Amino acid sequence: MPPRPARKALNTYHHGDLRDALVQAALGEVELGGPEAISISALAKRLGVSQPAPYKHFADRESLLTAVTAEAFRQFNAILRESIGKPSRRSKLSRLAQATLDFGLRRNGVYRLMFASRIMACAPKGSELHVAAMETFELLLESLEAPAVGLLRERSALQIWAALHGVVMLAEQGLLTGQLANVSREELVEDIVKQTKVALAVAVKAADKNGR
Amino acid sequence: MPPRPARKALNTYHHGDLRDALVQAALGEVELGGPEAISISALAKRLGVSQPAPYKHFADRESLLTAVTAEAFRQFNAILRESIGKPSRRSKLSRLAQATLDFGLRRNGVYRLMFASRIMACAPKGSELHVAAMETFELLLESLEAPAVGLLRERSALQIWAALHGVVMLAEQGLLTGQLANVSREELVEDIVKQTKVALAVAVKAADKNGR
DNA sequence: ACGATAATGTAATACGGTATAACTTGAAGA
DNA sequence: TCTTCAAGTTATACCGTATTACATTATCGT
Repeated sequence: MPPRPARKALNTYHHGDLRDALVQAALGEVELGGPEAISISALAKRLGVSQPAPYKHFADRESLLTAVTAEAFRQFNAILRESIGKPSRRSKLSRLAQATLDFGLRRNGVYRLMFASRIMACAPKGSELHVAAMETFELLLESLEAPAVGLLRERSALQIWAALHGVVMLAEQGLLTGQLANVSREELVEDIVKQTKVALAVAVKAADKNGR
Repeated sequence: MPPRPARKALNTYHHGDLRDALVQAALGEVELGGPEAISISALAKRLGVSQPAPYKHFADRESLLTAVTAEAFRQFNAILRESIGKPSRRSKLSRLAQATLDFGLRRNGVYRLMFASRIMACAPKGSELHVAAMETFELLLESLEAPAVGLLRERSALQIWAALHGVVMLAEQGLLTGQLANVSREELVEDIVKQTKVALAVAVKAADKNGR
């Protein structure tokens, strides 16, 4: 295999850019089988390198998963940014919520890696991963076109965020049964959005009154 | 081949009751290290049996995890039942919500097994596991001391349920930063409960008007 | 009571994935 | 050029899963 042109950037020797190729390939695996599906040796075989080669770029499996998760967050952020960017008759918040639901169900393996594995819990505060995750929250705040500021705004964001995750998880696990099975997930999410907006408006009004 | 139905008397063969002992020991492991921490061979060693012994009771690791998850749901249900049973000045819903938060943070490994692994997604509808999980939802419905019935009731339950899960996940993953870090989790959960109650009351009123 | 039988456990082993050590290759710079 | 070091290779140790074949003991039919 002829060595590709070396880039000024790091890590472009024999394979070309094994590090990045590993992350991308791993994302593909996770998409299908969830976080457990990532296997160093399987990835190495798939990329045509020897089994220990990946260890030149990642200390261990955990380390690879962390990088993959960070990349997943960046992709997710791009999707969210686009969803709240394009003009629509719906509110930014509603679009972001629907995009999250869509991502959570369609790319559920990746979603689980991001929000339901212990990877995140281990990420130190300034890390690549933590930064990417915080940016997601920033996007949510941005989409909350509400008069509220500061803590009130953050609390509202948290609530809608939490509720969204919950719907994705419950839907994926088949716990939407009974009469709920007949309601579309989009509708459920729209409920959540509406409820959050109403509650926020009420809270803002109350805060205003108290404020003066 | 199929997991033996319980005998009349206590199972006291060679080990005593290896099947149950495995489930209990596994729960302990999960509590510390999450679902990934379960290792058949480690459990066997810990219980003083040979490594392949567990395979007499569970076809594979997956099968053990499923049984452990079901047991976790039963324990969780018992906790919830107690929390909404005991008299208190707080509402049943509020108590159930706080109990859920407490469980989710204190026994986070078990919590992740129950709500964030792919185990649940694989559980067929009539299975031991699915039944136990549905019972959890029933308890939630019961705690929703609201006038609503049918779909409206279920939708409200879903929303508070989802929001609760979300708070647990976000808290565990260190995403409660900024000003939110200064708000107690109990307070955040109380917000959610309040918001749900208000929204439900509004919806019921609207439904009543439309109904007549 | 007793022997058949199935449930339960053990020993031996194959297999696959993680990780490390020691060696090879080739690009870059003194 | 030749030294160096990042990146990749082969070989190997180790651990966990799972299966097969064999041993043991409780339970049940007669």
